[in-house]
Amino acid sequence: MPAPRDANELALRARELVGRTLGEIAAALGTSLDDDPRRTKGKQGELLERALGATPDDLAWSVPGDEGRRHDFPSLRVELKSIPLDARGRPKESTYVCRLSLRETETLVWETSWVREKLANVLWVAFDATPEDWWDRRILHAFLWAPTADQEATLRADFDEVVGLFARGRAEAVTAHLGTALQVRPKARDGSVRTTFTGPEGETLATIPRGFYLRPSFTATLLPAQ
Amino acid sequence: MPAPRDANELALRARELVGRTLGEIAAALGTSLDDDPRRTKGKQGELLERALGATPDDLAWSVPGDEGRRHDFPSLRVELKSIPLDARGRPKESTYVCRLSLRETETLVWETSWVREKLANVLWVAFDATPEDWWDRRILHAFLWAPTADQEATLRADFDEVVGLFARGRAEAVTAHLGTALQVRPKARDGSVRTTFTGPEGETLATIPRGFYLRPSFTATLLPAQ
DNA sequence: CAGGATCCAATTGTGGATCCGG
DNA sequence: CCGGATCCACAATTGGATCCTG
Repeated sequence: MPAPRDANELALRARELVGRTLGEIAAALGTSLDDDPRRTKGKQGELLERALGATPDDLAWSVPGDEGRRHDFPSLRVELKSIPLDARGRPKESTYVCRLSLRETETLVWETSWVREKLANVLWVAFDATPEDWWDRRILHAFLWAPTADQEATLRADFDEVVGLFARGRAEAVTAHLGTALQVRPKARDGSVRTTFTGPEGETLATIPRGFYLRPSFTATLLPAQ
Repeated sequence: MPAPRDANELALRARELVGRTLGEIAAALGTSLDDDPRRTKGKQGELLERALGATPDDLAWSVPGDEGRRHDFPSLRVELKSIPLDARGRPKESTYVCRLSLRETETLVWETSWVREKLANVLWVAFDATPEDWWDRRILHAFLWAPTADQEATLRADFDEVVGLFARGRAEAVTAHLGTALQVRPKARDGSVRTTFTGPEGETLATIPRGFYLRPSFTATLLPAQ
């Protein structure tokens, strides 16, 4: 599947997936996924990326020096996010945005942050996660989104609170309790991994790797009513 | 303790309780309560009624024909409600308002309903319910409240939804799930008690006795910020 | 490791049941 | 029974842990 040429073509292509199951979409691509739910974390999102012609991960992170900072649709600066819905049509899970990097100063300022850039234009593809088997899960919504002024103000306030704590060396005070829309959670294979960063006094500090996530209560407000 | 002469005197007297424990207030009245929390349901509220000179229940319900419809402070048309707060200062429990009577038509219309009259003027007395022992619980807030236009519109919408279901004979559809601020819950010693009322076709129907309650999320918005 | 996310034990919320005294 | 409410088992939420691939 070639990359879409513009946002209109992308949105059109995404809307064609609405009503289809992940099984049908996989079959059309001549592929499949593992049957065990615990072994398919992230696979459903990757399947949708392929179905829409997004840039594969391996191209992204193999470029040295940019920390893999690339959109799913680089020329459109659009990010693709899949979102599982429960029986009431509400998000079941938080949505991963990106890693919280503590090494580069520019990423700690909202205007130049990677999280702001990632959320500036998002193609949301929401599916019914009620069926146990991944191949029976059906796409319910697909739409482009850019934050309203109010939404961006909320995201920024959450971002600033977290970054402010790190800047003051209070990494241990940053928990997933913070943030009304955007929160920070651990992001690593297990709880023992550590990354280092430079503290306010120039000292080297270690903390567990973390990522930014959108709360389900926030993404719920983005979906079409009912 | 004589009844207060006007709302100012009542509010003044209530504010004097702020900072005192229920034990201190009981001692000043020369009384006490049982030590077992399960045997003091409602007793803390009754203690505050006595401390503020409210009309005792027994005067209220012994008057025939009015179903005990009387305020705690009849001449002021003010209701006293005590409200237990958790460690974060938020209400731990819903607040009982009054019984849902299905026998008299005028009580099924918001304007003439007893629930509206009860909530028209409320003296809220909030206490810290963190201590296990009732005598260590301290009064944190005491203030008079009348619903704003917005608040009354919300209460009325919740009321109308419930009453509408009863009017259409759908008593079984009325559960505590309904209502954003005002909800209906069972109100009887046990689940086997039944009351009767006349259905839309003139037939006699039986249902369990119920009462109106305010959700904690609503009463939380009435408290002083933080 | 970074990016695609979901899993799940523990906490929080709450709907229905219950307690006391007069 | 009624008005004063709280109890508590179970449902819903969620913060931290974890899974897979290149």
